[in-house]
Amino acid sequence: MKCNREFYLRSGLEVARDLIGKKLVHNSPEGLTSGIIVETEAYMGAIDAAAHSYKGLTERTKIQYGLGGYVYVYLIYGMYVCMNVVANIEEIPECVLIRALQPLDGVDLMKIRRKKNNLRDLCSGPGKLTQAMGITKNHYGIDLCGDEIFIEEVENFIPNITATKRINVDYAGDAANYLWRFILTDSEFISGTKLLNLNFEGDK
DNA sequence: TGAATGATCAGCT
DNA sequence: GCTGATCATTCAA
Repeated sequence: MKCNREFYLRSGLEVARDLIGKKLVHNSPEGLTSGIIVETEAYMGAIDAAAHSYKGLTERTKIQYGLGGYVYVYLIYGMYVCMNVVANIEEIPECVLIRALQPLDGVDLMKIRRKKNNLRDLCSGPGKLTQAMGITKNHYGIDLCGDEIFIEEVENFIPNITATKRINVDYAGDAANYLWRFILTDSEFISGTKLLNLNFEGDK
């Protein structure tokens, strides 16, 4: 079941939490890729010093001021693309950053796009997953209720969710301490793969 | 730990 | 319109 418009027309925090355990799908010309969302962060507009929309509407953030259920993508550090899901109703600029996926369909295509072979190196970070999924700035404003990029429920899967502090938002003062990052509890596919690999090797 | 790398935005003229 | 600082990251070393 594809998530409908109503799913997105709620608080960014609710959407961020409920996206964990859902399946993100990109039906691209090169092939279909998908993955289970295992890490998200909520960005809450006017009350959130870490949010791009904190300072108001700009050319870049204007999609956040429309209806929920659209894609907000932006270039970060001049070289990587991050994908967000716009949440809530018009005039409330909240969104959810997708930070990591557990690869599902199209793994071979992901390996080619990423030039990596380890399953954990494909989607374990916001810049990595957009590369693996073939998502670019050109997808800015795409409707998630359409057929190219969408999110759907996974049958019979009730995820265990943990809330933590967001990553790399130290500039945001108090907002840096809010528990607005959500992960699939104990998932091996969240960002910060290096640490996980060390633990994995150590366990052997 | 630091380099890569370019759009975005505030603060000017 | 121009300029400089900034940045929701990744990778190699």
